[in-house]
Amino acid sequence: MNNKIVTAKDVAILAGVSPATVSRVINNDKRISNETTNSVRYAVNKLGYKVNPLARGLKTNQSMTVGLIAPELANEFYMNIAKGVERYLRPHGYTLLVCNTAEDNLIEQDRIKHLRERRVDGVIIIPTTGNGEAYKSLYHKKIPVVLVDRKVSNYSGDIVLANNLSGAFNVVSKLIEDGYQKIAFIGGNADVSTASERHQGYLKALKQHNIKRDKQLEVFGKFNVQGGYDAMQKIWQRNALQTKFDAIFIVNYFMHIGATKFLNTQLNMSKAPVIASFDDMDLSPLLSFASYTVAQPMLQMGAEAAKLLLDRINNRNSRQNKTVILPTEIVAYRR
Amino acid sequence: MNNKIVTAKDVAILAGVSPATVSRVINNDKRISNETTNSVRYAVNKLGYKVNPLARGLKTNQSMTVGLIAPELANEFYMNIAKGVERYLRPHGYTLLVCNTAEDNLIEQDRIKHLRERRVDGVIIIPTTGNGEAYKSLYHKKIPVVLVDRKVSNYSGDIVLANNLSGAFNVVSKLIEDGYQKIAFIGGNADVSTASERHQGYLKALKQHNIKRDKQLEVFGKFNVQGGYDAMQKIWQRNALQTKFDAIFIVNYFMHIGATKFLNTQLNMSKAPVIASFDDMDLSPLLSFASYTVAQPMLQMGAEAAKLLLDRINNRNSRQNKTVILPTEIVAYRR
DNA sequence: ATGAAAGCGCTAACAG
DNA sequence: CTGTTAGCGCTTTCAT
Repeated sequence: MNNKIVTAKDVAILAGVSPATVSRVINNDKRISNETTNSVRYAVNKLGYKVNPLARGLKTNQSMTVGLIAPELANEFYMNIAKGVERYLRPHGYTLLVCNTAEDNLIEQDRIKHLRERRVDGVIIIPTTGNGEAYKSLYHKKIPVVLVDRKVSNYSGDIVLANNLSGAFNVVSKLIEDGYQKIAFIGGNADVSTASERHQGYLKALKQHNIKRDKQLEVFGKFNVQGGYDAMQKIWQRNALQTKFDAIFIVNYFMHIGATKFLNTQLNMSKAPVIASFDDMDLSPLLSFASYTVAQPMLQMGAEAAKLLLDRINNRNSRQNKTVILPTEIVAYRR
Repeated sequence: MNNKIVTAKDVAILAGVSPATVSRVINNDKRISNETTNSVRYAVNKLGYKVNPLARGLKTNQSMTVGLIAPELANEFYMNIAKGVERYLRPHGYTLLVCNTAEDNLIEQDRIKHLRERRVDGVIIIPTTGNGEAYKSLYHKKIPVVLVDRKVSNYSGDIVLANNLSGAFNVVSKLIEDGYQKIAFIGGNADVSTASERHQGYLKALKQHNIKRDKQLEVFGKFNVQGGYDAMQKIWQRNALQTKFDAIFIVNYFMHIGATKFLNTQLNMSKAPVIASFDDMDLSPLLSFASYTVAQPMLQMGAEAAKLLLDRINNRNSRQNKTVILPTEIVAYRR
């Protein structure tokens, strides 16, 4: 078998046409006769010709790549979003470049720069922190951007979110309807939009059901496993013997895991509290005290973001910025 | 601010040199005078010039991209490997293109083709299934390949593995030393090298400790959560009242989860069995019956694969194929 | 409907 | 040490 790289020129020679015509056939130019189209197609197959995307990109100023910036690769939640992105992009011919920010602002900055220099056609960002300034360099280069999952300040472009407020409201309401009156709250940094919206949902549910807010029952921590562990411990110590609460709403999966880890260390629990949390993962049913979870449409969030991005890339949408808010769903676990 | 794309030519004009010299400075050509180097550097900064990787790639036949093919994006284990890959590659200037095969052979084939056409400089594959034939098209195009995690038949190139045999042997031995004599086994398809090696480790440990193998206690299922659930159920039914085993070794994390899910449905357990399994994840400590896990060095596996790949890309190593086998570690959980 | 020619931005001989 | 030239493989006017 021949190992040399086949170019449009080679195809042209075999088909007895010019390279320009080969290009036209490849790109489905309408005004090429059936006859030549066929002979070019034949030559393309015979030679196994593939367009060189670097040459094409150089000429057309399109790399047919899209960058995805995620706070963490080894994270089920983000990677489900990534999966949704990939699944939508692929059939459109785009390839995904993934970057890990390790939840670090500076690294996020660096990765944006990197993708810009790589000439990606667009970027999907799962923001690491709270400031949209960082994304302006992309706008400036006319590289479309879509955010997913979190809002950030100083950003007004396209964005895809889950309905955090109503998700939290609904699940806390469920707890209340089930008879729980003393519901603790484990939340995250208020700078993170998802954390603060879920907190608001919690408060709204209490209010609507005429339950007085008790700040002793609210703790805020880091958005990860350790944060959940620490927060749970804090509540536990504050409300000795856990007589002051009978249920807990936790703002995300990882904190839920951490909280469960802590509770598992308390062998002398008189009566175990019930837990509701955001995110419904494969493992949620194994979390000992889980009663309800709020399922976010992770794949759909990714796909929707990819769709908005391609619309921008192809100027297919209005100048107007779009915000897509996707509904959540409550999943019940028997206790 | 100027929005036009800055080229080497622009820099050359500002610095009063030729584009070739600009290129030389960018690429650290040794024989350029300090004087011109400085003025070029100055112009580069002033103009904010960045090399266009498409043009460079077209010229040099290097895209500075590496493809990663994984059976599943939303999978903690694979994504930890991916993270290791990314972490190693990035400082070397390479960008990672990720592809999801959805555990499907045909999709894997397609992705390989896609990456080949994208002119990636190399490919790291976490194999979906068992046949290395699929990777030969890459060899044929002189695109280096490194496998991670699993062996496949008909493949003899570079590969990075965990020591599955010794990991399984060690952890099963631990169980035996702890006094367990009737150890069940939940495994996977023997086509998958990791599954079969871990099975062998299990058998070897039994043998070494003079425990007779009982095939009634061995079940093989799919390598995922559902597979673990089904397998556990099957063992449970076969060995009614679970008098016939007091411990279980499970070949991976996901099956461990599934098995735990099943056991959680059995409220009438007289005495809970103890479980040891491969993979130590964030959630492992929450799996109710976990006693030991075998931790694989996931990040290191990824990094090592990336290293082998770059060595190949730069012809830095011998013609000889390399197999790297990384040790595992046993993690104990108190019951 | 098709070909000729130019050029995207870069690097690599080849000169000097 | 540096400039000139050519060309990577493709698309795209401009002709015809």
